[in-house]
Amino acid sequence: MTNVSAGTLRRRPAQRRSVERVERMLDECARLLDEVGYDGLTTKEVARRAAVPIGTFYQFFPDKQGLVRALALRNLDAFLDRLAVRLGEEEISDWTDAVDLAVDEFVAMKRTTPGFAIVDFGEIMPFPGGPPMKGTNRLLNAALENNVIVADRLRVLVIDLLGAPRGPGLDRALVVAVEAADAVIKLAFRVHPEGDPGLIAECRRLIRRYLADHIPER
Amino acid sequence: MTNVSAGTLRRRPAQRRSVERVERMLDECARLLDEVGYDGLTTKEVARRAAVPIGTFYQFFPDKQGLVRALALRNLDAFLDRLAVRLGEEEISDWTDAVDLAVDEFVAMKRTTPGFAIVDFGEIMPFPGGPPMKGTNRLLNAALENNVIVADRLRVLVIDLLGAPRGPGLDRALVVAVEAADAVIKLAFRVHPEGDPGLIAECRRLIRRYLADHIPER
DNA sequence: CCGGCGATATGAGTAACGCTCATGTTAAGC
DNA sequence: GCTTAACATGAGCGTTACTCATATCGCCGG
Repeated sequence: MTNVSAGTLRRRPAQRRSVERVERMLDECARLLDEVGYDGLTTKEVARRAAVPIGTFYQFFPDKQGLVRALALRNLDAFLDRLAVRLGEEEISDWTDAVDLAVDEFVAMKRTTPGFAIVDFGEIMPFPGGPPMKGTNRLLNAALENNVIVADRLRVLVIDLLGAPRGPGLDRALVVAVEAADAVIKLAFRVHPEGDPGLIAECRRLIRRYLADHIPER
Repeated sequence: MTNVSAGTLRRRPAQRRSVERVERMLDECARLLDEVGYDGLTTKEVARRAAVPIGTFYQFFPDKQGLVRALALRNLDAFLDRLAVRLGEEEISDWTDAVDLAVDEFVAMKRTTPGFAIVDFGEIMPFPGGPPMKGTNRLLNAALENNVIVADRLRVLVIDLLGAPRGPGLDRALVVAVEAADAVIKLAFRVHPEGDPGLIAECRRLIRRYLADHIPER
């Protein structure tokens, strides 16, 4: 699907060794993020842990932001893939079940996937060619594109699956819901290392109440 | 009220000139943030624009994060003060009016106050002595403390004012509401430089629907 | 098997950053 | 006027993100 190299890599690795190296660098980036955070992460240390010279690092990644952005994209793909699988597996009788499932999977990945707690889609970085950012912080400019992608695929996965009526109103509502849910889950993980259960429950309620206006009863 | 120097300054300026200098540095920090964002901001440039030698900068601010944190605190105080004034001035018949007023004032400050679009309370920085941050990004650790402060004062300003029943459930709901509203308003400003009106309206609805569960009808 | 060309490899080097520190100057209290 | 603490200053240090000149590798047509 959406590949890591979609706009985030300087050069797409073609040969076998370089593909493995790029993958290793992303893995080490994720682990290092969990240890030291974004500010503490250095490209040199990522390269060192991945056993790749710094020059090679910059052959493929444009800069430090690009590295983290690529990781965020990989995490996004992983989340959506796993969500699609679970939506297919489990019995979904109502759209509220789908909301709960999405929140649950998101929380599960925050707990288990390295780096996901730091760079879920896309707290951290903007995509190149994004909206004009005259006078805005690059750090804050990220979530839009990623969350639109999430909302878009969520619409396909959840709403279309359940036969809800579409329309621009619903599209916008989904973007808002993703944005708000993302923020509250982040809060839950700041309060408690495993995610405060009360806040996670509150997140589900927030989203259900809000979306109830946009999705008719069945 | 809560002063800028509450934990963010290395030394509180006592004499007149140093007080002015600290204020000037915060002003220039805000303007520079609007121009180049957090990553692009350098302590040297802030000092240069404020006509303060770099050594003096570090007499008062512990580091770059501390500078931005101090600005965020100043912005927080400004917001709450202005909100308190408006709550006293205008006719409030319902708690939903208070929610609308808070959102409106927040948006207004994002439009007019330098730096507020970048560091409203407290997207950017954690406070010292915050929660343990083993393995979490410092950049993401911020909102908690600030939003708790906001929720706390909002409770005093809005809820107590209207005689709503208190309790831990309501307290938590307010924190969640502030967190979610913050995220959606940020989204509105990423989409549109003046804040997308549709998304701002959607933010009001999100908060009202959610809080309706926690605040009884009158 | 070879010749050649693009893809990949490499790490010393550069500019710029955050921040310190030793030393000098000013204001306040007695 | 003396003492003490607050304030002022900018050269310099360690570290970072990132570049670039040069060397090597892998692949494919002939």
